[in-house]
Amino acid sequence: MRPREFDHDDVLRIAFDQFWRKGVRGTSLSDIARDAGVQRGSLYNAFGSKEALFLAAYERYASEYLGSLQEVLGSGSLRARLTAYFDAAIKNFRSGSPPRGCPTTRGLMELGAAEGEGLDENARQAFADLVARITGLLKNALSDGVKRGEFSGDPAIAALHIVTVTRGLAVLERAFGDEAELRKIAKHTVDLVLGKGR
Amino acid sequence: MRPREFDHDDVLRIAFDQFWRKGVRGTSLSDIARDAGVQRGSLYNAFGSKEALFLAAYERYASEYLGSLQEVLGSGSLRARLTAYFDAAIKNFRSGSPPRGCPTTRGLMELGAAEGEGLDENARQAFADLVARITGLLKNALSDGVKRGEFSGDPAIAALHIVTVTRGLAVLERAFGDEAELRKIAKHTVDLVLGKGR
DNA sequence: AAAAGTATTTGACGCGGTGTCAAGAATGTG
DNA sequence: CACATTCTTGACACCGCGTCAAATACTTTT
Repeated sequence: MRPREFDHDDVLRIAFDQFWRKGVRGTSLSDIARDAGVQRGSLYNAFGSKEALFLAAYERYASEYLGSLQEVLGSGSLRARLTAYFDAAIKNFRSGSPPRGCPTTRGLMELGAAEGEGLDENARQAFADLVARITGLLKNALSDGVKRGEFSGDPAIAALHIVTVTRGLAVLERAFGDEAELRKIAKHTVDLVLGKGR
Repeated sequence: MRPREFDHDDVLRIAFDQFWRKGVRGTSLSDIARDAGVQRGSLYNAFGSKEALFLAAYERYASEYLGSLQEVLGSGSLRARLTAYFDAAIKNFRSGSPPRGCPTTRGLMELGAAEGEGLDENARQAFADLVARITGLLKNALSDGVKRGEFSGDPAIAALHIVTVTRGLAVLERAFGDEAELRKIAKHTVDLVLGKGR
């Protein structure tokens, strides 16, 4: 059989960068094809559809991002872990120029915009899955904190609260683009969760 | 001059409903024209562009929504106000069937997807403006709370925190669609802000 | 080594969405 | 009654998505 003339992973990286910068709907396969030096039809042949290509590219990103969060949430005092977590998240939102925002949050809010297929549902699950995994990591860190006496409270609801604030930060980033304010809110949240002043 | 054959406000309402349900990009002017019993060209004549139509429709929604929040945040104990605020927000996200999510949050995350014009910037400002006004209402309520001894802390940062959580709830709504969980997070946030347990 | 088989590439097509334009239609005004 | 003004209507160019058949390049079989 005829060999492929492009690298599968290169295309995924290039595609995700475009999706990240311009949104899924805002990115055309022509854009990706041009950037990757590939014919548009070849992308359909290799991936099947725009959504399938996005999903493959997103999975790549998700596992990488989750890995980096796992690292920062895995060692140090609870306060240090949570601070590093928010730092990593904000850094992620503010990466690129102009900043690209949070791919997961942006993807989630783009759902239901596509009315046709059930592909939407696959994407929703992929996004929800990453959010759930991040919540799990936070819960683990908080549970460790309970054991060490750094935190008293329900790790499950606290993790949910933190992940909610994180999504909110991703939204505020789009609205105001003020990184200092994002950090202020993040610090306040850590203080609140850890019970500063008690 | 020839009189217009449709009602300006009717079209705005119909258009916003579509934008809300399917997103700005996911809604075509043909859809709106069909629904409103108007020719597509007439919409361009009356509003100029899809973005301008959206902005006009959004302003309508924004002032209405802001008014309802102003009401619930204006009377009662601080706890009652914040609880009612979250109730109103969640009810808003979950309105329609299927639920349509938060228009502001969805709109914000759709930005930058349109790469062409500076219209994006107008929309961003409209969204950011509503978020800022809501933050102002929250700050007022919290300041009242300080006066009455119901709250001790910085109203500004607390308001920012609450508005961030609210945006986060809008995102989680898309991810999980679990209203009970949203309410749980909202209640936890109120408890945290008001210093339950202290 | 030649032929058959297989997967990829390429270019053309249909469909639908955006935005523009000129021509037609309906009113107010002199 | 004619005129100007505004709205409406339908046609057009352009672009994005997804599909298809034909051409191409490599592997396997004989």
